[in-house]
Amino acid sequence: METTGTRTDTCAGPPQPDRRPDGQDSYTISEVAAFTGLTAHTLRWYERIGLMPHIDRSHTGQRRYSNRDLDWLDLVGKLRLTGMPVADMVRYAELVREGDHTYGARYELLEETRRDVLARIAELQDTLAVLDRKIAFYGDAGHALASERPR
Amino acid sequence: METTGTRTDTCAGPPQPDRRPDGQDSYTISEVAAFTGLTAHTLRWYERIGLMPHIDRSHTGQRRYSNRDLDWLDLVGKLRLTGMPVADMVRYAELVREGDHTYGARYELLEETRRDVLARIAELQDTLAVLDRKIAFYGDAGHALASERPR
DNA sequence: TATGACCTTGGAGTGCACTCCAAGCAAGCG
DNA sequence: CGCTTGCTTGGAGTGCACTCCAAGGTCATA
Repeated sequence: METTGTRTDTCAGPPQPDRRPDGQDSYTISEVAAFTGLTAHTLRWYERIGLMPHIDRSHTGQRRYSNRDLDWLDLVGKLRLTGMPVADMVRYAELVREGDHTYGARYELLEETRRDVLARIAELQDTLAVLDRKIAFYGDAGHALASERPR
Repeated sequence: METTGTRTDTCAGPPQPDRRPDGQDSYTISEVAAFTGLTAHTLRWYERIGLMPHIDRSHTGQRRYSNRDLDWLDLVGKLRLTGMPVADMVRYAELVREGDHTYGARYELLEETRRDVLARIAELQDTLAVLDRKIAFYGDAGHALASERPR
């Protein structure tokens, strides 16, 4: 239903070192779901919203994911847990699809994301400090005199 | 409209060192919104769902937040950006309201949260490594040979 | 005292990221 | 052949965390 688009080969950015299970380069949607922890629903949804490249199909129209698709999903998974909105990831995917002239924009986006991640790590370390202080209080002195806000 | 509930005094857990702006211990909802970055809508919503203690009211029924309420909101803010669901924070608030016999449960909850935070920091550092590799690629070699997945 | 900014309420609406559904096709097996 | 399992689609539904609205009361200031 869709002729396979332009295939700029070699693997994504830094050549992902770990090739996925078994030999072939062709996985069903449920295999991919098992590998990634996403549901098949979510994988199809990612495709609909433009977060995925055009996925190969079998002669009967079923999706056949490649190792490179899995690499992409790896990246998406990583970006997802930085809190990056799906819309931004779609934007990045679009830049990749648009070709080499978007290198600058992609670099920018990655740099910005990097800054976000650093900031989030700092926030979490801050929170960790607060938790540690609270936990220390509950551990000893707290039992006698600590009090919190509710009621 | 609400007689002020039991007031276990002294400040929350570890005595928060920084007293908030100006002298008094009484802030309007919009002042609190300004301090915390939350909207007044959100502050009222937090109250409705049981995430806040019973807030003092002026003689005409307007909310008057205390420094201790601000301390609580500080904690809530920190927990919020660990990704803790609001429902869990409500649970914690309930434990505090229920009194001293919930110390164990509170301690548990904080410990678990601490573990989550550590895990999330680790994930983010992992993601950071991926981003750094990708950025390095875009910085130099990438310009010639990198390729991603979409299309 | 009147104007405008601020506060109150219950309930409805929004945006995000899924998550599921119904109807239907295709492949493998006893 | 019939059955089960797995895949397909568009579209509708869900849960979370807000976010806003309408209608009305309050407060400071010119």
